[in-house]
Amino acid sequence: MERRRTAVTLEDVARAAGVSRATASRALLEDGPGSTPARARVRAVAEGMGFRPDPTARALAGGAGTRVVIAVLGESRAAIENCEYVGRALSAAASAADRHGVGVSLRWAPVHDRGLLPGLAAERGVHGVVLVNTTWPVLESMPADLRGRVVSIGIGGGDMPSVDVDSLAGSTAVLRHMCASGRRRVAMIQPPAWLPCARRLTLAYRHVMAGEGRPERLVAGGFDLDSGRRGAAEVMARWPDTDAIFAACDEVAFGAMATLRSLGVRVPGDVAVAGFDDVPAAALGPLSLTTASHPVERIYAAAVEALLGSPGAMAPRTLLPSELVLRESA
Amino acid sequence: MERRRTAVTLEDVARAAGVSRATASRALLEDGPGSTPARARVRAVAEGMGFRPDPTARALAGGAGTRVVIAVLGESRAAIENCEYVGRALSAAASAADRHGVGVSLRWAPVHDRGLLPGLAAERGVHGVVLVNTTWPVLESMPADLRGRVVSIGIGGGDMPSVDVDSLAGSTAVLRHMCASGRRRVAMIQPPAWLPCARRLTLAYRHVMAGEGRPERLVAGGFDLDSGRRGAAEVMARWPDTDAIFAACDEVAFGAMATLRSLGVRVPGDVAVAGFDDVPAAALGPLSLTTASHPVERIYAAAVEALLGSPGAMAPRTLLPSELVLRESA
DNA sequence: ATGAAAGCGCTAACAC
DNA sequence: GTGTTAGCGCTTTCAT
Repeated sequence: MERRRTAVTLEDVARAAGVSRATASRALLEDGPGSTPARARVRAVAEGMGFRPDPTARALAGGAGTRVVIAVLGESRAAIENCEYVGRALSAAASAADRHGVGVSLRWAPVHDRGLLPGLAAERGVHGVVLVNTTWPVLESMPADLRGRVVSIGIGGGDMPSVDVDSLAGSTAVLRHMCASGRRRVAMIQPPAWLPCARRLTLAYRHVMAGEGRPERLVAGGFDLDSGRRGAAEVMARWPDTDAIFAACDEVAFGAMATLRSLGVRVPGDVAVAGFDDVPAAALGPLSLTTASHPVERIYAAAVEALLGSPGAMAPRTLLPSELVLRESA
Repeated sequence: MERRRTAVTLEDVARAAGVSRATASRALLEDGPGSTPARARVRAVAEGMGFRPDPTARALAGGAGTRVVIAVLGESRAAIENCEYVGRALSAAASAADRHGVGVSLRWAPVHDRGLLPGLAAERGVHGVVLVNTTWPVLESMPADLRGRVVSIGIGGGDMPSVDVDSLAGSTAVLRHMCASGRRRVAMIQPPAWLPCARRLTLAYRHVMAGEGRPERLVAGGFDLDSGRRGAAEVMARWPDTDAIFAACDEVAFGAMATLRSLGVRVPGDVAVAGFDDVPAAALGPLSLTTASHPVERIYAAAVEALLGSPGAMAPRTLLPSELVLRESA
């Protein structure tokens, strides 16, 4: 392996500032109490020389690894393959990580896999982990030596920082819009039952329906096209006069629309359909999808920042907006 | 920073095999000539103990960094934001990299940016780079110390390994299908002119049209929705009797369909539309898109493997299939 | 072909 | 608070 072009090293900075490497290191890490003249000098010199700490060396010395793994829980590997949401999330995370000179890797884990976090903790090279679709059993299995190096997207709790969207508000807005536009018999294809942070969608549905004095029309679902197809079929079989369907994610909404079309039901004429997440495809097709939009870029940038940013800057919980996007389908 | 749970180290393997660390290292790297009994023993022991070399340490010692950066050339940052293709590519790369204990990061660079590769070479922590949408000027600016650590998706050449899809065959298949199904006045919205590997699509178009004895109807385009919208508008304005449009990528096809619809033109009744790439959305919407499908997962797995796999295993060029997928739009 | 030893660039005990 | 001294786990000269 060839030697690389040499860049500015901590040694250089230390020498130029007239201090030892250790002092320079501490100055840059903002370790210990206040700043002495020496530390200020170090920081100035580092800035001036364009010093960029080597993440590799830092990781080796610190024993914490360089990469951030995005661990997605799901019922099968399909959770990370061909999934639009994951693609967006990963692009955002990989962009944010690049600014820190760090890479991300992607891994699927079975729902409730209690071995996930302990395994990741034992793995060398892992700096931190972003947990997607977190469940309580997984959260509870967190080993002590991973503390402070995990952020959860969705539920959080204890000392586990989390970032999530205000899905209660988002789904409420979608449902209220449907009711406001004259829909009276609204059904919902629910998110997978194992996903705790998604339960808020069902809560929103129940709340809005109760407020309108309407009965509940709930069917089970997952996160894939097929549960949308089956869900819509079940809805129309059980309640043929349904005039709106709220799907817990866009992909499910697409599946539902496919079934409706094959049933000869017009969207949005006969039945309005809305999704949740606002994946790129929602805006694209010949019949664009009404949905709730989420700042996926901000979510994952925040998660990565929490892991890689200055230590201690990790907010316990970040809540981002979930906003209604009106398009053609509802 | 807390010390991590200790895993099997090279030291352990060496001791167990009764050799020095240096010998163990060489055995595992398949360094030097043939295998001696000692080396075979080392490999067996390593296997048995479940030894996984620490990428961080390896990188520090080798001076080559741990992460793989996926550099996407484009006219603006939009090239990596909200782009379905990039999302898929990144998921695939990040999955493949995870198997090597390595992370990937994502970066946009301006088209033809001659500073990209030299900059990446100087950056510590960069193990290798996957170049997406490569152009000749960028390829030519490759610094010597990056040799063997870059793989290009699309064009390659010289000693730069590349992986690409047989886009000539794929686009030819799409066009032949249109002709075979009775379309006679086929127009094409071209890929961006700056992207060399995409020129094959126009070549295919010219070739097929010439074979059919049909005139060319070419308009310029990019990779976004809007060039699809404008492209279709231009096509219908210049040649109102057009009965098919081939778009150089799915997103452009969606844009084209939007325009056609607003013009009161039926798809596929009046005008057939086909795309290229087969992004998730192509299968999703209420009017699914005929397109050419590409094994994005295999492409990026191959690229990452070329960078991270055993050295010397880097094939000069890997060509993967581009296959017609018949759906509703054409 | 093998072992001893010297780093890679940084952080973290430990004295001062 | 600062410098000194050890490493982190591996690769790589350099002798042998």
